[in-house]
Amino acid sequence: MSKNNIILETAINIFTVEKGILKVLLIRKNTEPYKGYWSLPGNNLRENETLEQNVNDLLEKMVGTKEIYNEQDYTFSKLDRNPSGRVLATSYIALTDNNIIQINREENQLEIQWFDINTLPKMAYDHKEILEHAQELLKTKLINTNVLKNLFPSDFTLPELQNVYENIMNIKLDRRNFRKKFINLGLIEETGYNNVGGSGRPAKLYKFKENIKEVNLF
Amino acid sequence: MSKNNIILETAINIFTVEKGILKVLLIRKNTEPYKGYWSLPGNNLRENETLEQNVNDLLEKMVGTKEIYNEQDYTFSKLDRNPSGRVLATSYIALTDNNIIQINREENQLEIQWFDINTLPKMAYDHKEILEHAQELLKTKLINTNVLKNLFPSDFTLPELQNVYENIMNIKLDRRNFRKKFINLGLIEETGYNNVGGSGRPAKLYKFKENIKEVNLF
DNA sequence: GCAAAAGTGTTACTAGTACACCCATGC
DNA sequence: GCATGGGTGTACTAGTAACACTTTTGC
Repeated sequence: MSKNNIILETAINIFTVEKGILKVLLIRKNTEPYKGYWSLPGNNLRENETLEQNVNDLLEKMVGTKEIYNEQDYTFSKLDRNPSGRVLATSYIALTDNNIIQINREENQLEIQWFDINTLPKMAYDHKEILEHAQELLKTKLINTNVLKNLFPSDFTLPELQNVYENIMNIKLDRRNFRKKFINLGLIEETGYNNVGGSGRPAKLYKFKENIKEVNLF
Repeated sequence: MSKNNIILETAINIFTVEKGILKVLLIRKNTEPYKGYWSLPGNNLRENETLEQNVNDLLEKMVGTKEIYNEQDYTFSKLDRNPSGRVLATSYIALTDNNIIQINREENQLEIQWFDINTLPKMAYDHKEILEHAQELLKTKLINTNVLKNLFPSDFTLPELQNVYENIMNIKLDRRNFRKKFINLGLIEETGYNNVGGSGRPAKLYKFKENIKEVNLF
């Protein structure tokens, strides 16, 4: 089995929701190529690790825990996707409740930031394409399963939930029907508290029930 | 960028339907390791080709045309999946109407065969795992889209269609409801001919309509 | 004429959609 | 007291599920 010059790297799309806005975690590159551009977290695959290990280690380094829902998305192999050589990237999506993660900025000495997916900065390599692919997967997951719980903190309002849904799906939903459907699914429960701040009537706060498992909604 | 010993290969799950039975195309290995075992078609990725090119070229070599619906499934990276070294495999599913493909046995000088997915032979490497993963993807695709048309010849019966559905989904459906649903979807039309052979009343033959595009059913 | 498999219609139920008014808060 | 956004119920529609008998062919 001959040596070759093909490198494989990972690229993780870490998503969270903050105040009903879907966000993704990006790192600013401080070396060429694409110096100053923003990139998805990732690492070259080493010979003695699996993709899953690579991703879990990286997630731990980035956000302090391996306990993050993640899933493989796609392997990108365009010849010119990396000007430094032949590098393939296997992308993952990771979903996290923003409240529990602590971005380890000190150790990493990197500029790391959550971006609203509707206002993305200049992105390095083909990372915009990778991110768009990831959003499509997220859409599919949202339609078919209850992965949503991984994205939400323990206090959220139904309008926030609906807002995320509408954003990701790019559709407009009726408030009453959305409530009815979601509450009937039995995945969430009231915390007993209300939202504070903002104008208008305060919304009830909800949380996902404990121990609900990943299921197909259809 | 340093050299490394990681090899990437493809593994294609080519599916078809014959008389209402879902089948997969396998090749018997005539070299060690796993000599005599059956494997999924695949090739090492070369430095100057993309995964898509690799897969399309292989499909052309195997079945004489690149015009086959295919889609990437998953990249497998277990450390010991190949005893010859560190080899990752990116798997694809390909769906084909059995009637139009001509397995190029002469040129390939290989033992190639369609297997009913319910009666698989001993499989090399982790190819059984890869195939099972592919079947899951196929299931999802079948629920959500009309990819089914790529699997079916231009003459099939509704009971055959239902049979494939039931097999892949592992469920039992009511004949009348299945007919109603499928005919109402407007994807298929009668050819005007009847099935021949077999006992009992002959079934009407159907074909998928021309120019129906890949859509989400839900 | 009988065994085998295909074709057909109606009713009940369930899920989804459409839609308008009242309520709690901040200023 | 008014602007803002949140909460609620009902009627209609469409899709799904349950269910049994008749038809066409081969032997």
